[in-house]
Amino acid sequence: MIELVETKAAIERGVLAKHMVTVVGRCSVDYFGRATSTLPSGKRLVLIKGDNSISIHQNRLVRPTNYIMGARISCELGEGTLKLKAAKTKPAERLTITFTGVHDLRSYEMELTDDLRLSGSERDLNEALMQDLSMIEPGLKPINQQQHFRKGICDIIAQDKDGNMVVIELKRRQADFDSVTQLQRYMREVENLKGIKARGILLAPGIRKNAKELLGQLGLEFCRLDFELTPHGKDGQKARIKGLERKQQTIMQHLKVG
Amino acid sequence: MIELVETKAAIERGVLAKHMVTVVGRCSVDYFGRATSTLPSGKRLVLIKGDNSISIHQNRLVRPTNYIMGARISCELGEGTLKLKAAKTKPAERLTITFTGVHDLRSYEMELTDDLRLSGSERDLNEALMQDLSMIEPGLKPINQQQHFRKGICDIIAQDKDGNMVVIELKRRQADFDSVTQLQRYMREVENLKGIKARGILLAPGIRKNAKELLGQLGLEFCRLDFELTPHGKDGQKARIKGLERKQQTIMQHLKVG
DNA sequence: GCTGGGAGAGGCTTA
DNA sequence: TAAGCCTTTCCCAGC
Repeated sequence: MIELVETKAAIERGVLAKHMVTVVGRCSVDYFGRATSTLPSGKRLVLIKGDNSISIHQNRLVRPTNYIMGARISCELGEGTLKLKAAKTKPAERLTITFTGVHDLRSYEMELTDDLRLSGSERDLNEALMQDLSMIEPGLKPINQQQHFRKGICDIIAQDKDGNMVVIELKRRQADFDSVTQLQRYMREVENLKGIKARGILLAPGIRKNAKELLGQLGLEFCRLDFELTPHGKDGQKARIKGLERKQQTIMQHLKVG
Repeated sequence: MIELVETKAAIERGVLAKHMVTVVGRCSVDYFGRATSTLPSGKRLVLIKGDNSISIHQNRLVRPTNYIMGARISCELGEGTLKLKAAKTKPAERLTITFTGVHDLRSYEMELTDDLRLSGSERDLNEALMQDLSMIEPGLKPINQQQHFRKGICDIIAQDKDGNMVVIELKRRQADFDSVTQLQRYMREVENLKGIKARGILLAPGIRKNAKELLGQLGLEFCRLDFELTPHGKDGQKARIKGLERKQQTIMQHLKVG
């Protein structure tokens, strides 16, 4: 057990130095802002970061039970309690953590830099696909990528061998209702813009049954994208398509990051 | 600095006991699963929880840079390194944290209970609304809520004073494209099911410009919802509707297309 | 620098 | 188990 007075001083020092501070103790939590929540007394880990973000973790799940960002942090001693307060405006938010006992407190000096994450995301897949759209369908030629429309951002626009406009929506995960309606929105935009009919292809590793039904009703097409993620390699290339079969629709994606 | 051998033992003990374990040290991270990502060496906090979830935190932002859930955890000593591995299937995911130095390690006994009380959720709003639908419009009577359709779950179905079916989609935050298309899907379901025309109302604190445009094109209505989040304990009520304002009174009955 | 728009992913709930 | 959907987000582009 650590004295609350001492805890207060340590938190203040840590916050000032932009350290990462961990406090483990018995506390209750009140949050008011975009939602309202009350957390009864319990033992939890409070994580204070160098950018003044605070998160309260219980002993399960990845996401914190409560959190706040970009707030002004202050400490306040009461009758056998220590209140850790964070408040911000726009939008107005208030987080109050009331400690009745602190089991442990640690302060770690740590860089504030944003960790560089080298990842294979939808963007990489998108780029890899743009290298050779003919893998989706022979004769398919790219026209534009990530074109901004008023009703969303379209992944890929292409033209098929017969000169038809083709709108392609790419999903890394199983496609759902939202994916289908997104594609439909882009299609409408393209059709209205150009005054012509367009084809729409949803490209994803899978699609939910009911979503597929909706897709069919809307006259859109689905193309299964069976890709494989591989560990990073060493040449400067980010993503490379190894192959795709129209029947089995298999794309092997190799991610290589320098 | 803590010896890696000692770290390994402590992590294994902590995981077994379902403690919350924190490890602060220099590490690199490789993740393979929903995406593929590599995090270069850096000082970070690794949080291991009693449900076997692992998250890696940098000194900024609430969200962890990497995480995994429901995985099998193991430790492995190498040449001057300690590898903390987590792997799971369905879907296949692998997370490997390679420590080259450990500054601190803590293990805290902590309950696994989940005790957050959140109020002001959409569910609360829904309940508050169902108490008196006439707030939306005089003479509106509830028929059903959370009705399951083939293409989604409809928040509220009601009947207006003229006997028209009214489909209501409720959002606790600014409505967007998805909100509009959701409402549209439910409308179609209702209309196909009953073979009649229905009205559709989107109920939200606000609506995005483009989403509103789409709403208008589809002949749907928007109703601004002004609500207040109430603190806990007050007669069990979690949300209170302050007011409802019809932005545009659009009666679409005469727009029926045969 | 702030703000609005859009897409994303964890986690809950019900069938 | 799967499907549907909600959310205290986060990024990015435009002002």
